[in-house]
Amino acid sequence: MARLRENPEVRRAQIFDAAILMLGEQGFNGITVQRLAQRCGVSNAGLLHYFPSKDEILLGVLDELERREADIVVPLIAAAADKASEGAGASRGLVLELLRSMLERFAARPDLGRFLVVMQAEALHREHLANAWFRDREAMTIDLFADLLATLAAEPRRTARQLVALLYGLGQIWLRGDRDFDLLATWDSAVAALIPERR
Amino acid sequence: MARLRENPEVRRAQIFDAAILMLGEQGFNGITVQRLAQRCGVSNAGLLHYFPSKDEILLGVLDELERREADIVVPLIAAAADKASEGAGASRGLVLELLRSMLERFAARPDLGRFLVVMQAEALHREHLANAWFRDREAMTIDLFADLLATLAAEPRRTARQLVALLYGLGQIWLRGDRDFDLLATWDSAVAALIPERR
DNA sequence: TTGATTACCGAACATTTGGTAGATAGCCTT
DNA sequence: AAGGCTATCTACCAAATGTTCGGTAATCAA
Repeated sequence: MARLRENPEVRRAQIFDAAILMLGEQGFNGITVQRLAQRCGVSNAGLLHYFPSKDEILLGVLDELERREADIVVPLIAAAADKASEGAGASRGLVLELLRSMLERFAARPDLGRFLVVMQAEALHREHLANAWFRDREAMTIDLFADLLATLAAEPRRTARQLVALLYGLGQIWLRGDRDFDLLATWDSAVAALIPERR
Repeated sequence: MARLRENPEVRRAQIFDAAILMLGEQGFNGITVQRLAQRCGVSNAGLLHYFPSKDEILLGVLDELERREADIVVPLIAAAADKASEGAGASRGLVLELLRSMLERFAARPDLGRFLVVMQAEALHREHLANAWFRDREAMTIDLFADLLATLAAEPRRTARQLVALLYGLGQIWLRGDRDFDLLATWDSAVAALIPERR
């Protein structure tokens, strides 16, 4: 075989992308180390050079994802908090804006969204490899939303759960239906309905 | 091995139940014909006597599910339609009631709910065995909801999608979190917020 | 230039997988 | 009681799977 030696970081990123794509299409047990390797133009053993086992591929992807997400979401929230401190607490408009930007991130990367949707469902089982990861992630998201809604909703945790549920569900419907409706508009209108206007 | 000859319909039902349970836990590619057979107290070949292949197991389960669902949902809607005809069109209260009863069905069978959530996500890919089934089911659900909302919402299809999304998402969060919140109450409050009151 | 490091390969392995073939035994009809 | 039907078994198979091993060549530091 033609032996092409790639920059390790480039190859790692390539594997990361391919794994997200294929895992989103076929699920964890649906993919094969071999097929993933093929898509990366690398042999079976070549792939295992980067991740010691198939399990570690998934865990590695989640790990990397977490890192990248932190880099994006944290500043987003910080910016919102900044604006908020100008006024008094998080205003309704500000929260709506923040929520919208989260969905925009989803809409911008359908492959990533599909990966999350599929793996999240597969990881429902307590003994799934990634159960803890998605559990923690979900708990943090609900906590975050509840905090944002502290002064805006009578029952912040309940409303937070409703918003997260809507996020999951709309994303999935949007993906299944070939994105044949306006995701952002549907989201905005639901969010506006779920977060009562101050009066 | 002890050869226990079971009534075919009983065995079929047993396989159906076991398949729903295991598919919900481990996904389609996560289960094995052998393990499913074991749980049914039958040999590998014994199971294949009922379904000619692994694929047919899933398709058979979906088929059976559809049949049972029709037997439940259709009368439910018919009853609502009956009540509606007494007044003028579907009233808001009636629709809320109908939606609630759908979620009650979900809550009553967590194993079935998990099966649907997991398979639905795995079937997102166009080439998945069950893609068409879930596509059709989703389209029908959205159509049904939109019809119910025809006179209640300014944009019935949009609101319908929001409700379906909420149904998916809340179900999943509820299952992942060990059902540690009041699903029905959370659903009711969201539905009430999403379907505007007539004025 | 040299030597060490490491990205990557081919081949092999044990195990698991979905599926088949033929035998056998429990049930129903007659 | 006899005979057919079929639910179920044991045994088997070819293919696929995750992982390991020893090697090879590209890159980099000295």
